[in-house]
Amino acid sequence: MAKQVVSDSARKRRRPTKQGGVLSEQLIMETALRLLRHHGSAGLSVRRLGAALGADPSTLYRYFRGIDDLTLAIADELIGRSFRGWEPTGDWWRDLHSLGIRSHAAYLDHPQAAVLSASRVSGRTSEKAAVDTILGILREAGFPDGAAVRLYRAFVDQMLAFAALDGAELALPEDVRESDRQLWRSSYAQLPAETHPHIAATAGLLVDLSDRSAYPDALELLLDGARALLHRLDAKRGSATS
Amino acid sequence: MAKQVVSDSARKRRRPTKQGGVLSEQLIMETALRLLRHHGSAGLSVRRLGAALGADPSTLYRYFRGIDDLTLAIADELIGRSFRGWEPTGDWWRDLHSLGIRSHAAYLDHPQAAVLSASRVSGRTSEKAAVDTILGILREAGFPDGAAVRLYRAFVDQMLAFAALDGAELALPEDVRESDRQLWRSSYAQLPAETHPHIAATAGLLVDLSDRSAYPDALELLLDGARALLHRLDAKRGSATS
DNA sequence: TTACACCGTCAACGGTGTTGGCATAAGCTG
DNA sequence: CAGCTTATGCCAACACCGTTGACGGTGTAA
Repeated sequence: MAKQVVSDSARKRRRPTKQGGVLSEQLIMETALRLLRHHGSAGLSVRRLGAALGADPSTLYRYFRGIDDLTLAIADELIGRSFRGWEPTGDWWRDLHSLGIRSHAAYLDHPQAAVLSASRVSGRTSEKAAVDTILGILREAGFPDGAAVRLYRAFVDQMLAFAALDGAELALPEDVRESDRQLWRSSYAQLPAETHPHIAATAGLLVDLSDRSAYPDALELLLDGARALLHRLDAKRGSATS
Repeated sequence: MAKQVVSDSARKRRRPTKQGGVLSEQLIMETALRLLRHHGSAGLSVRRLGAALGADPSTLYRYFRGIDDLTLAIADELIGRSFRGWEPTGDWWRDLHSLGIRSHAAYLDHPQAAVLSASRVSGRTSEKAAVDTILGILREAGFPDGAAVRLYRAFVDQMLAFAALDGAELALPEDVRESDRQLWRSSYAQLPAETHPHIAATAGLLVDLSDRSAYPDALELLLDGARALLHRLDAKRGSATS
């Protein structure tokens, strides 16, 4: 079997597959993303991936230590894509806001991949770069290191968490999503005011909101909370030095 | 096979299992929860659950339509537990904070169930009660209906999203979690300051934080952001009436 | 006591990730 | 161009997984 995984750059002898294709880390990942998009998150398996590549499933173990390793590679690829072409403005609130929206969107571009990989630490290059960028924005905004680190975690994990949540919903079969929506309408939009006064009072608003992701709202609230914290810290610092 | 699932109350003829036990919806769920907690992470499977009950795996299909149905039932139980014994204080910030922490903890008590059910709308009674309670807290705090509804969604989805994210991490096999932790230490704690200055400057803090969930921080930031919004609304209302 | 249908059991199907052994061709060496 | 090494693709197999269909014993009702 695959005694050890060889890094892609160190790979010299590229032997074509029985069906003629030549494998590479890149090709495998792209095929995996295609499979995820087309077949759903349950549709990615070593065997199916092998079939899509025209290669024996076990061959993939020459490139990835296991399916786990593959999902990490996918996650890193998604992180990299979300940072590609992004330019900082110098305004920490706006920069973090746009980064959050972009990353969330990049993950949701492949909802199933988001579900699989959101909770993993890849430790690969794109992830490291992203961590450093976000930490830098916070520290240069004036947050002390302790606060910056905790804010970084809250910011990133919130983005990942919403990506996984929204991704899971997007990944559901269309008929299930439709029936869920219908359930929401029938079950919540007509509750009597006696038992559920607040739902009854806001039923229309609730239904209007039920399609969109709550991430933009949650992101802005979190950043506003961070701004309030920054003001508190500034005030304390000001009174201490005066 | 199980042509149809019979509801537990309608079940009359209880036949003991080959090993002597008598099954019930309740017993199955409790055993499943025990499996999830004790044998821990990836330890819930139909076969293992059957073995733990001293029954043939296929027997479970007389009680649940599938493993999906079982986990949804577990999730419903969890929602109920998280609200049991909770008492409002009248302080909206503290009430939402404690509700968030409690719900998050209740979900994480059984990570796999959290992962599988967080993105689903159950539409059952305890869920409806929760929605009404939270909406009520926000409206009575002084948020106008439009803001209250959006805040409700941001609050609930944030809790669910983090429950799913943290649950996914907890549900990982122990060796994978350990290797992720090790990855943080080896890969992040010793990056050179030239390429990753901000990571290098905060390496110690980052490592310290890598175990804990970021949810408490994210929750407080979100609630602080909501408070800032409330102040803005109050100021506007004050200037309008004066 | 008889009849019925509930429900536990057995066996099997098709799927999954993963591994060890093997053969062959790619590319280095001369 | 010839020969050697070994990287790498392929095959077969293992141990799981969720799920289903057929069967038959047994508790309950009539």
